[in-house]
Amino acid sequence: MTVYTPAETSRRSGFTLDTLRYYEKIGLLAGIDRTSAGRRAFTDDDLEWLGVLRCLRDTGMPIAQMCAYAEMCRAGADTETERLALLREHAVRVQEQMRLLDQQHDHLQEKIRYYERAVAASARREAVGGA
Amino acid sequence: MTVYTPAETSRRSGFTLDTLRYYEKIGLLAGIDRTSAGRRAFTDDDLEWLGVLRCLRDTGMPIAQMCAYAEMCRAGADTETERLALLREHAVRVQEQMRLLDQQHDHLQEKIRYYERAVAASARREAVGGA
DNA sequence: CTGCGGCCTGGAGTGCACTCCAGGTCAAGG
DNA sequence: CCTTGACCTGGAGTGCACTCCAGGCCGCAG
Repeated sequence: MTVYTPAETSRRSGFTLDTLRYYEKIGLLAGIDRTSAGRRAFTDDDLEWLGVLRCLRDTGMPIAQMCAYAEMCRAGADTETERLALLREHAVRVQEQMRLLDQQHDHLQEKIRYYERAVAASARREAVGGA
Repeated sequence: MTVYTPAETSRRSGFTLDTLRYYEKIGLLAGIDRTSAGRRAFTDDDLEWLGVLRCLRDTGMPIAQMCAYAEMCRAGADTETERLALLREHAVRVQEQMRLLDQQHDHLQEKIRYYERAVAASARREAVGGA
């Protein structure tokens, strides 16, 4: 039953405090407890959920879709099939993303090797012919 | 000396015509020829450069940095060392990006397996106990 | 000659995901 | 008692990368 301050939650989740507030406002983060002074008190469950949000966000899921997923989670166990479908579709997009990134990374490395050769060649010219 | 219409260039590069115009406006695309009627006439060299831009953009380089790179390319051969440095730094960021994506993709797959088990379990309950 | 489709320009508008701000509350330290 | 710092709220503002629009030009099919 540990609780975390907003600052600690920000540190642990990697979201800024402003982002946490924003996520709560749009319904990505529901039912966050308050202390008597009205401050947010995050639980381990909240932290875990933030981990899920981070995963989805880092893999490029749009906020609107994360909201849809969050709503399904709140709706109960009979949305599990739907949730599974959503995550599977997302996973496909992520794989496509990885493929593209890998491919373009190769292009980049090729370009880098080209410049390495070019720079080395001009250094040789400098050494032999003088500037 | 083949030339390409704007539409053909859009098709080949994967950038919309609007994006091509935008890139020219901000200096990412310089020295694009015009026909007598004032229309853009892209060359093979332009197409190749667009391939470079696509690589950089797909790997998440901000437009501002692409502009800096473009300017160096225009400035001549003595910026090659600088260009190499820029691309190397970018490649490091891309690798970090790939690592993170891979890791979060694993999390996602785990989540999917969790739901697969949950859905299968509830299907079994349905079959045995009735609805 | 007319209409149409593809293209032109400058500039305004859009969508996303935050990020910042003003004005205020509260608990603890000096 | 007073200040300080972390936090609160509602709402405005920001940055990025496009995307769209109005008004107009050109060359060709009908």
